[in-house]
Amino acid sequence: MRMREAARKLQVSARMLRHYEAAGLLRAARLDNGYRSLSEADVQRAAWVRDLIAAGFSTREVRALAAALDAGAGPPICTAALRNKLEQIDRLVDALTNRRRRVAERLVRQQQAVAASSTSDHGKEGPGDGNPEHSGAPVSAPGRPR
DNA sequence: CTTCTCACA
DNA sequence: TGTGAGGA
Repeated sequence: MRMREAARKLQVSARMLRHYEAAGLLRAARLDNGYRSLSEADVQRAAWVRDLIAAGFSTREVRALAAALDAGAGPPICTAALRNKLEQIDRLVDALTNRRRRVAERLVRQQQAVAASSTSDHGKEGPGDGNPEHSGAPVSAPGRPR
């Protein structure tokens, strides 16, 4: 099959399949006209790649894992890689949790400082303030430049 | 329809 | 990591 059908089967853009191949994660035969021809095995391989990347593996990691697998390594290699990634994610979650806590603490102190200055002689509290305190509320970041 | 490259978020 | 433009 050609790119369009394979992409449809995989629920991925044909663009991504070319991307994967350019990254050395996939290998597809070519027709006489230069078009790619993907076998069912190619599609399954692509699905495997897609899932690993969705799970947070980098192209390097997938490439290395695929190479090891092609070199005759068994499923234990995949198991080890998965366990490894799991621990990596755990460490990441830890780091982010710490970040979140630090930001939350900073916010509390800042608001305490604001409250203290407003109760002293400078009572210039403009109408435009309003500072609702949410502890665990997800705070969006609207300040992205365009 | 497919291919590729360049640029960008 | 993933996409859009633009040309062949």
